[in-house]
Amino acid sequence: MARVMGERSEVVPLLAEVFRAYGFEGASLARITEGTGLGKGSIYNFFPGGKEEMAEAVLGEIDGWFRDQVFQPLRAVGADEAEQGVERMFTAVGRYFLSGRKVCLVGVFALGHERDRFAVKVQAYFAEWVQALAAALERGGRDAASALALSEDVVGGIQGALVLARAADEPELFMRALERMQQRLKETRH
Amino acid sequence: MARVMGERSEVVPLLAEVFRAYGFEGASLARITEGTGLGKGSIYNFFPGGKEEMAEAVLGEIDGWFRDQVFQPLRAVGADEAEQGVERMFTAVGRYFLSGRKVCLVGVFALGHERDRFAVKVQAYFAEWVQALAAALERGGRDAASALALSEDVVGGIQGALVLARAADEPELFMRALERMQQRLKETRH
DNA sequence: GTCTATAAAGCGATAGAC
DNA sequence: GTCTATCGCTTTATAGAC
Repeated sequence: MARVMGERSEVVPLLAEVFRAYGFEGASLARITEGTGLGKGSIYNFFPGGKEEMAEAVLGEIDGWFRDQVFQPLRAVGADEAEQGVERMFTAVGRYFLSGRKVCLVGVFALGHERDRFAVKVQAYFAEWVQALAAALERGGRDAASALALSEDVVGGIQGALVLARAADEPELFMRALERMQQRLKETRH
Repeated sequence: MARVMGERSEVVPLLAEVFRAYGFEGASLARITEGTGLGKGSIYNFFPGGKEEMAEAVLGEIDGWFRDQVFQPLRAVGADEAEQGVERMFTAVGRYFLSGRKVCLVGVFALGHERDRFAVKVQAYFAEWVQALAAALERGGRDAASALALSEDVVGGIQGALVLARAADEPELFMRALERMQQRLKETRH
């Protein structure tokens, strides 16, 4: 099973999948070594702080990806391109969650006992998402209050659709929900 | 710490809180004995099948409660009282989730590895909820397709709002989302 | 940087006294 | 029906060889 990862950063996405599949407490070191293909020794060489440091690294990478691909683009959008900026968010989100086949690790942590341990990162992720989307909606001509309300509906709707899609084992349910949310935003413009 | 529970049914709600707080894998027998006030021996006297049987019992009780308090009332509603039947659902749901301070155990299980183990019950819970609400919406004058779409939006919206409320540690976020969903149903009638 | 061996603690579950 | 004691296994984490 000898392997050479070279970079700690190469391990993080593999760790993410293990935490996503089993949660923090369910992600045993046996499952982690299986999912990463690395022995315990190698894992602890990269993450001396153990599972806690691994989860922090995973949350950090997720946050970084969303900041680059979703939050920043939403915030940077001009008044004339607000609409298409929001559309790009839906495209990126649909792709990220593999059209409903992949759940949101931050959402999983938010619901469970993990929330207390990783409170800062969990809270920041959703707060940033809601704020960035609200900013884009406001840029598109909505008043602050309804932009915030709509933004919470959409971010919450995405999380809930992931729950339903996974419960039903029917990923298409997620994509249909995404499309309805886009449609609803179009209908309620101005 | 001597106690007399008398009834197995008295233990189930206490077990529910432990599973809700820690998930299935996180709910260790130490936490279970602490949460129920019963020793391991007593617990295994009630649930010879161990944790799996405990979780089944909890899911069964949750399903029973929702069937009695939410699903059946929604399905039994007449054409003239469809609107107020849906309103009663929102009231019951707000009360059940303690205004956003309590998460949905079935939702937690749906997102995690628990989904595989309890697939039938998890799937049935959400499917029944969506169908019952869609039936009431249809009774209220909507066509089948839009009733189903709205129903998925609402049930998903409730689950997502629970995620966001817990992530932000702000239960009021959940109640505000509930009110907006009710408002939206009113606005889109006929 | 990788592995195996090992330690100490916690795990689910069982047995048996009361 | 309740408890304590205990079993065997898995857990996280460390030590040390290569």
